[in-house]
Amino acid sequence: MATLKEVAKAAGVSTAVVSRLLSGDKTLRVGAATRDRILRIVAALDYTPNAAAQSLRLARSRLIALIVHNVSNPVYAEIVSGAEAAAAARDSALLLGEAASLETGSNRLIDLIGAGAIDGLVLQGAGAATDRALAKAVRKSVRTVMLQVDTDADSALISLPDRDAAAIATDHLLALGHERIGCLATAPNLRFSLSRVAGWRSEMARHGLQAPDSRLVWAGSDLALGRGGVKRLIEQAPELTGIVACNAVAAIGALAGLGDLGIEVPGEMSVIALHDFPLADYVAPALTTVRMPLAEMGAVAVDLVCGDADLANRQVTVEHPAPRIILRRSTARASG
Amino acid sequence: MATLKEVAKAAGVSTAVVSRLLSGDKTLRVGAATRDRILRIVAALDYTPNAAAQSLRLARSRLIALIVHNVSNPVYAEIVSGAEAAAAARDSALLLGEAASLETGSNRLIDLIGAGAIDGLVLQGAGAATDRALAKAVRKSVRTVMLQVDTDADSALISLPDRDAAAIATDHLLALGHERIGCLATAPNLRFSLSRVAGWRSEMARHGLQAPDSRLVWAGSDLALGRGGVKRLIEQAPELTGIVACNAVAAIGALAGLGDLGIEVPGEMSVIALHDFPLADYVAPALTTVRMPLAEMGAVAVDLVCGDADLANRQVTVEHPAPRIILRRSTARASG
DNA sequence: CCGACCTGGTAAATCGTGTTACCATTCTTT
DNA sequence: AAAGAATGGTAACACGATTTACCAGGTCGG
Repeated sequence: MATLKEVAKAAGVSTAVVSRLLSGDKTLRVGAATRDRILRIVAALDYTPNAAAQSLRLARSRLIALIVHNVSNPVYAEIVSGAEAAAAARDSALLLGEAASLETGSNRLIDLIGAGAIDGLVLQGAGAATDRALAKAVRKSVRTVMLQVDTDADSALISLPDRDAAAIATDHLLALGHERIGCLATAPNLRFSLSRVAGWRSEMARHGLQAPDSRLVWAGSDLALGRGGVKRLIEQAPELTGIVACNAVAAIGALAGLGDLGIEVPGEMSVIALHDFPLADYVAPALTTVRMPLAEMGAVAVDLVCGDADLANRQVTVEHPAPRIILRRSTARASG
Repeated sequence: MATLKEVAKAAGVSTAVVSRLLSGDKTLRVGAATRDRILRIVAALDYTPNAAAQSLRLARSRLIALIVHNVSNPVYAEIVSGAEAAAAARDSALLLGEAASLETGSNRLIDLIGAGAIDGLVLQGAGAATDRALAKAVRKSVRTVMLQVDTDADSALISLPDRDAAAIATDHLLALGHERIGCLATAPNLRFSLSRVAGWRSEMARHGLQAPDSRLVWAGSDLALGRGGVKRLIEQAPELTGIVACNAVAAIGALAGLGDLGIEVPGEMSVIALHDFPLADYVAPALTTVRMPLAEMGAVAVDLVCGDADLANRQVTVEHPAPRIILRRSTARASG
C-alpha cells in the first residue's frame, strides 16, 4: 500500500529522487546519506512500485500471454513449462489461456491483447481461438510468435526439426529390418505435420522403399484420435510391420487400438513416436520415442518475443538439444 | 492505440460521456443520436480501454494468479485447466507460475503479488515458492485461496473429500476379498495426505482389520518417488495383497516398482489410486482409480477468490462430482 | 411569470510513476 | 574576485480512464 509519494515524504525528498534512485538513473547525483536514508525507508515501508501506474507510464507491462490448445496434453504442458521458466528468467509473468475458453463471447485475455496491454503473445496450435487472438494482436501490432503453425501476419514462426526427427524415427525402424512402414500423421493442413510426413517419405525413398498414401493416415494429437486412426491405418495397409507416429500422445492411443485389433507390439508391429514425456515410459509397452526440444521451444518463443528483433517473416528452428531416440520396448527387430 | 480522448473528440463530446456510456452508468442521461454516434465511433476506431489506466484508476486488474508446483504433472494440469476456465468465465485472465521458477531471486509474478496488482491468488502445494508468495500476499492483503494445504494466514482452504475417497478405495479392495492392505501415502506433514491415510485406517478398522504403520509408507506425488516408495513398502510388509495409493502419478511409478520386484499386478497385488487422468487407462496394467473433482477444485478456487465472501478461516470441500471408482485392470479378487 | 424540475451533458480531480527541464548552493579556477 | 563547474536535488507534466459535483437551457405547474 505504500506509495512513492509516501516514501518521498518520509525521506524528506521529492518523488523524483526516489524514482530515479530506484530505477538506477545514472544521471542522478545524490548524497550518500540521502541515498541510505531513502533505501532504509523503502525497505521499512516494504515499498513496491504500483504495477498499473508503471505500465501506464512506461507503456510496458512485462506480461506475456501464451495461448495453448490444452494444458492437459503432456506435450503442450511441457511447452508451457518451458515458456513459464523463460518468462520468469526475463522477469516477466505469464498469462495462460486455453483455446476452449477463448472461443466464446468476451474474454479478458483477448481484451488485454486487443488493448495492447501485453508485451508479447505466443500462440500454439491453430483454431478459432488463436485466430481471434491473432487478429486482435495484429490490429494493435503486439509482438507475436507462432509455434509450429505459420500465418500471413507479421509474426515469427518457431519450428522443431520435424523432418529430421521423422527421418530419425523412420531410420530406426529401417535399421531394425522393417520395410513396410506406415505413418500415423496428425493434420493434413499444418506445415509441421507435413514436414514430418516428408521426413518419413524421404527416408523411405532414400532406402528405395515405398511410402504410398495407403500407408498414411491422418489422426490428431490425442488419445482417442490415435486409437481410431491406427485402426484405419491397419485396415488400409494390413501388411505393415512398423509405424512412425507423429505425436506421442496419439501413439499411446494407437497402442491401445492395436491391442483392440489383437496385434501385438512389438511382436507383430513396431511403433515409434515423435515427442517424449515421462509417462511414455510407463505405458504398455513402454513407448520408444524421438525426443524433441519442447520446453526449449517454449523458452525460445518467450525469448524471441521479449527481445527486440524484427519478427516479420522471421523463422527459427529449435535445433538444440537435437532430436534423439529414447529406446524403449515398442520397437523390435522385424521377424522373418 | 485509440484513446478515450480521441473517441470523445471525434464524437464532439467530453470523455466523461464516453466513459460513462461504455461502463453502463445508469445515471447518465444521453440523447439517442449522441449515443449512436459515440458507439459507431467506438466501433470504427476499435477502441479498447487501456488496461493499465483502468487498473490504476479502479484498483482492480481482473488478473488472478495461480501458482502450481508443476504443470507437467497431469493432476496439477487438470487443476490449472479448471481454474483457467473459471477465470475466463468471470472475465478475468490467469497468471500462471510454477514453483521452481519462483524460488530464486526476483520474479515478476511475486512482485505483482507484492504490489497488490492482482485480484486474487490461488496457491497449490507447499514449499518455498508458495511461502514466499503467501508472505507477499499477506502483507498487501491480497485475497488468497490455498488448495489442499492450510496455513495460518487469513486465507481460505479448499479441500477434496480426501477421507471419503481413500475409504472408497479401501472399501473396493476389501470387497474384493483383500485383508492385508497397505497405503502408499504422499507427505507426512500435509493435512490432505493425513486425511487420506485416516480414510484408509478408519475403513480398515471398521472391518476389524489392522492398518499398522508398517503397512504405510510416505512416497511423494511423482513417478520416481512412487517407484521407490513401493519397494520400501513391500520390504516392510511383504504380506500385502493390496495397496491404496494416495496419488495416481505415484501409483504408476509404483506399478513399475512392483514390476521391478517381479510382483504381478493384479495377480499378486491389487493397486487402486486416488485421482484419475486419461493416461491412467493406458498404463500397464490400466490403473483402477478413484476420480476426484480436480478441475472443479480449480474452478471453485477461482470463484471463491473472485467473489467477495470473507476468506478468513473459510473452509470449503469440493463435494461434486463425488469421488467415484473408475474400474480398470489393476485390481482383482484376492486369490485364495 | 416565476421557481422547480428535467434533459443532456461538462470540468476537474484523482489514481501512482517516470522523466525532462531547471535551479539554488557551494567549490574550484584563474 | 568573478566566472564556470560540480553537487544535490526540485517542480511539473504526462500516461489514460473514472467519477463526483456541477451547470446551462428548456419545460411545466401553479
